[in-house]
Amino acid sequence: MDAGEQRCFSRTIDISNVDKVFFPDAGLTKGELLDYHVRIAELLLAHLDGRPVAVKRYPDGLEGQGFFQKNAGSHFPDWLRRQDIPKRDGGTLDHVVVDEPAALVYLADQGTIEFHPWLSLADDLEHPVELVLDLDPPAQGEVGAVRQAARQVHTLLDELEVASRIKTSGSAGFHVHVPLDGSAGWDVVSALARSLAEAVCERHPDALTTSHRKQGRTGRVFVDWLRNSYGQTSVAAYSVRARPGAPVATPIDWGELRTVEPRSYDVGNLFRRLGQRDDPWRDDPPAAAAAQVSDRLEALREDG
DNA sequence: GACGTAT
DNA sequence: ATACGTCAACGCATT
DNA sequence: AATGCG
Ligand SMILES: [Mn+2]
Ligand SMILES: [Mn+2]
Repeated sequence: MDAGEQRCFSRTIDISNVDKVFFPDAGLTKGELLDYHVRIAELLLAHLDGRPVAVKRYPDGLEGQGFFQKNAGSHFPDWLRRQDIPKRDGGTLDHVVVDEPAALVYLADQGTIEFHPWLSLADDLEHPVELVLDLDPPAQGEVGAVRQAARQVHTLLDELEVASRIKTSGSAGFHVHVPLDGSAGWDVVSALARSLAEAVCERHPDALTTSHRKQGRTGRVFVDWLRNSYGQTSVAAYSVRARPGAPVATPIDWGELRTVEPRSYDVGNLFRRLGQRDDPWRDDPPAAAAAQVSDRLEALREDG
C-alpha cells in the first residue's frame, strides 16, 4: 500500500508511514499490514460487523508500546461509526463500532494490530450473539494439553447438542465459539459459560482449571469463561496478533485440531490456506438459546 | 498516531 | 521547524 | 477496597 490519500472500499483514507517496520522478526512493514487488512477485510468484517470493537494499537510496531482503545478518537473520520455506550460503573463510552471494510483499513492505519469485538451487537448490547471459551495452556508451546482441552470442551458441547466452532488464538491456545440466538442476557450467558467451564474442569481436574489467578493453575490448562461479560471482548477471527511472526487468529475445522497449532497461521501464509479452502466459519451453524442449554447442562451435571 | 506546548 | 510530553479500557472473581 | 487477570 502506498502513502497518501487512497480510495479504499469507497472511502478516502490518508495512509502514513508505510515503510515503518511493524514486525521486525518477520520484516513486515505497516504497508504490508495494511495490505493484509485490505485483503482480509471481507472475512474479518464478517465476524465483527455491527459490534463495538476495541482495538489494540502499536503506532511504533511491536517494538513500541501498545494500548487498548475503545473510544473513537476526536480525529477519527465522520464516516467511522461510533456509539454512546453506557459503562457498568455509570460512565459512558464513545465506542468505535465497525460496520464496513474501510473502517478496518482506517484503524489499521492508526497502528491497530489487534481487533477485539464485543460478544454483543451495538444495536443490542445486552444480548450476546456468541459465547467464547478461551483455552490457555500453562506455558507457551504446550500444544498437546490445550488441544486435548479443546476436544473435551467440544465433547461436552456435543453432548448438549450445541454447535461450536474453534479458532487458533494466534498466541498460545485456542478459542471455542458458541453462536447464540440473542434470547438471553449477560446474566444467563455468563452463568452458562461458567457452568460449562466448571463442568469440563470437573471431568478432567488434573488437566484443566478455572482458576483466574495464575498461582492456582499449577500446570493445568486455564478454561477462561470470564470473557462472557458486558463490555468484555475477545480477539476477532482473522485478527493479526501483536506477537513475533505476525500470527493470525484463524478459524479451523474441528478435524484440523490434530495438526494445527495456535500460531500455525500468520500474515505470511494465511492466504495460501484460504486459496485452498473456504473460511471454515463461512456457514453459520444453528444458534443456541443459552437458557435452554443451561437447563440441559444442569441435568447432565446431576446425572454424570 | 495526533495534538499541544516549549525551544 | 523540531522536539518532547501526553493520551489512547474495561469488568469482575477473588483476596 | 484493592488486586490480578485477560
Ligand atoms: Mn487466550
Ligand atoms: Mn508516536
